[in-house]
Amino acid sequence: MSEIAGPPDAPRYDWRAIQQRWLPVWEKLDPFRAGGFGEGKPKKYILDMFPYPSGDLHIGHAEAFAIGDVIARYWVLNGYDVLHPIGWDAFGLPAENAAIKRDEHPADYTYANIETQAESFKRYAISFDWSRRLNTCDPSYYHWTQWLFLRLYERGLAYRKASPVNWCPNDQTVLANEQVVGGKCERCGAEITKRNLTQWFFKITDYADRLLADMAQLEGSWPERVLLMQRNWIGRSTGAEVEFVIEGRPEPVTVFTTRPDTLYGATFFVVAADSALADELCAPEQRAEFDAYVQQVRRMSEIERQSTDREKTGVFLGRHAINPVNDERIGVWAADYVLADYGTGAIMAVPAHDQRDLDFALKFGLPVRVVVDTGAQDPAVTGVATAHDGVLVNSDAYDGRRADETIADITADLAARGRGRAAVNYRLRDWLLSRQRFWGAPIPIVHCERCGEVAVPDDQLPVTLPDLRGGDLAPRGVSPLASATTWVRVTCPTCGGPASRDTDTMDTFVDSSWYFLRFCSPAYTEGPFDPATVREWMPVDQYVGGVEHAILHLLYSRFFTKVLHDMGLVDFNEPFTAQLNQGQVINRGKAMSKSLGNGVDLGMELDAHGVDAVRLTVLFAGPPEDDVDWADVSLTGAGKFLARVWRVCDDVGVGEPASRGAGDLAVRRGVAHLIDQVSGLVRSYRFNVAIARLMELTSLLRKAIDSGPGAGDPAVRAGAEALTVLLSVFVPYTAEDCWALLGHDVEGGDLVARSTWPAAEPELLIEETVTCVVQVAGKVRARLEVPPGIDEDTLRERALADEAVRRSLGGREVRMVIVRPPRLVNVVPL
RNA sequence: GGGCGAGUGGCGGAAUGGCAGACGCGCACGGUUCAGGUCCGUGUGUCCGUAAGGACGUGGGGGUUCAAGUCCCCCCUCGCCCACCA
Repeated sequence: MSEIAGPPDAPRYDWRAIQQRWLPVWEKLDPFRAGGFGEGKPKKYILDMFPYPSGDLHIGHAEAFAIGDVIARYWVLNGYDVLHPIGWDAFGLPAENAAIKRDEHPADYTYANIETQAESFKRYAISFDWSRRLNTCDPSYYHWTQWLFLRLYERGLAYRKASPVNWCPNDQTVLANEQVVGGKCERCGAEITKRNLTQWFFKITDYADRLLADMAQLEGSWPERVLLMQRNWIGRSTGAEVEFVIEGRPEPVTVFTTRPDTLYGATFFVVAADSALADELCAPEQRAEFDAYVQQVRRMSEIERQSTDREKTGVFLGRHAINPVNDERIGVWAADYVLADYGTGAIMAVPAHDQRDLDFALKFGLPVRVVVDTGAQDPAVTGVATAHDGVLVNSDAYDGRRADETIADITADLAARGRGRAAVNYRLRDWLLSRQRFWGAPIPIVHCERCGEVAVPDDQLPVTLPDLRGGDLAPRGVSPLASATTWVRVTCPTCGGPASRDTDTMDTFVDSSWYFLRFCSPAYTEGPFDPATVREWMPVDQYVGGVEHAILHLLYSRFFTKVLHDMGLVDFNEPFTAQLNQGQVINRGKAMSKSLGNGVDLGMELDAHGVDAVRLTVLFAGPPEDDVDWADVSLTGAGKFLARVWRVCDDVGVGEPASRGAGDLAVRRGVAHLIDQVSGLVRSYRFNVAIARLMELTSLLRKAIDSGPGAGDPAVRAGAEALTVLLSVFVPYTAEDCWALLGHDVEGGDLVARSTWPAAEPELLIEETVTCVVQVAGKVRARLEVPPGIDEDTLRERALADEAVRRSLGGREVRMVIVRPPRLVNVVPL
């Protein structure tokens, strides 16, 4: 006890010195090479979503990569051959915008940031295999992005079509549906408008069913909400396609409906105002009104268009359709509440049973006919459409039947008459992948006057970017590549005649849809990846990243994987076996942002508190999925704990290697229990609780040293060794230094990072006695120390004999006794 | 408007239906120290009580159960996702 304060020159925990000491040693020993540490080990592929190189790492990276690092290090210590790679998602708009501003090449900005981030990752002690770095903007990478594009093109999965697309007037580019958030550009926040342009698409809709069905194998290992978001995004609905004859048009027009049972209630017909069909169907006398309406719709931004409480607008087209079930003539209207790119762009309107149709009918004085009697009041009067189950009325032969039970029969009747069929529709649209931007992979297609679209032959890949910089890249409505005239002009690979390159580049989500495969063999030159290494490592065992990619990136990667599967290039059909979404790091309840001025600088935190304190803080703050509020955490608290651990190891110091089965029994038992718990907690990613247990282990050892068997006890040494290894997954610097304090030759290669995860001695996990709680009427009134194997009758007797229990019963008769040996007895009085 | 999830001390958070609040932060007190910090120790849900002890307690209300933070129903609040998808 007298040594607690220690002499004034006692060694102190100095994280700065520790970081300086071990970082170079790790760099030299390069301890995380996948495949580099013995043959025949089982394999694990742990992948963090790769970063975008804008500036240095921020505090969000600190949390995400700390989580991935714990998992990777855990498997290394458990004898696995672990692939834990790092690369950069290096194409994209910010680099291009920076290049315009600074009058330089986007590559300058990009590669400088990549180096900065790489250095930060090293300082942050992430256990990457540094030999596998890749950047999606390297020609050696986008060579194969282009190659994959061509394979999709060959299979008819990449195609060009004119369509109304999302246009960002600020970035002067088109965007995928997925990049439009609330009617605004996901990147710059500008309001999106629609433009009719010829664009490249991937036919992801061909895979809608499989993308949906294969989620069954992800159940339980992907976050439920991510699966749900994907399901909703794919948006499968079942119903029927119904053909409506339009007077004066030879071909009927097909509509999709989920409610064929309400066909008798269709009182008008609506086509999307901005569709070619509307233009075609418009009668001459309505032309002027229609054109004015379309103009008005086109001018509207997505924001206005999507506002929910907007009044319905539309225009009568002067034509009529024939309802196939009752040959009724119904008016054909154009309206913007019908979407051109969902279903067939045309609907049958059943105002009595669809709120949108009812709003429209009431606005334009169109008839409302109830065909499902739900007992509710007339929708035409209440203004509330009834869509619930009920009995059909006004429906000829179907009258009196429950509506939902007639769906199949009505569909079958239509099919028998060649007027319809059962059908499935998806909310999912094809993936618009072309961008009118410079800093991306050029689309490897040549446009020839004679031959049309011609794929660039494989042996001419990669199609590298021309050397444009600064002002060359300023947005002007067409791709900057178009201004590189000598680059654009080529000879046609097929006929040798004059041709021009496609000047669009690919969405950066194309780059990131296959990078996890490239990591298996990043230097491979015969294809995008070496199939043999992919067989070894893929699929990814644990993917870690932000929930902001729950739809886009994950859906696209799943799609690419399925296409590659169909091409016979991979033998699995889901790329990520398990997925973990870390929470955000926020400050004072809000996401960090420049405008709020609540940003926290990671570099400054690392300088002030050290790498380990930051890592420990983000991991201890709560469950990995939860947000961490920087205002609620204590970096000094983390630092104090690390110093405490370090002093324990310093006190134990160098000594004989701990031998199993020696030393103080109580310490051995306590250590064994905590090893056992921490192992389970780390495996189930409950890092905050695991760290809490390690704090208990540290206190246990502190007490053992100060007032127990002392620092020299073999059980205390074994405990300190175990503590160090367990902690090393969370705080690698401190653990490495503790390992050295305990006498390991770290410089000589005996790294804690490559030691062995401790095992709890099973015999020590069996308790001598356990505490049994005795309740009277559900309230705890006594505790008994009992043998763990105590039988029910003995336990009941002992409980009923207990003085406190009898006092609490106060002479009342016992109605029943619930006995759950060895932990609980509940005595229930009358 | 639809869907999903969450509400536990002053705070972050623990708790296979079986001792609510582990662990930490903060705070208070004591020791160490010239002092501050560090470090060591003790205490810390609320209320009543000097104490022993007792009562209450996981957003609100009901239910199932010997036993509910945990399961079921209703309500309130907050968060996230989608949003005219026929």
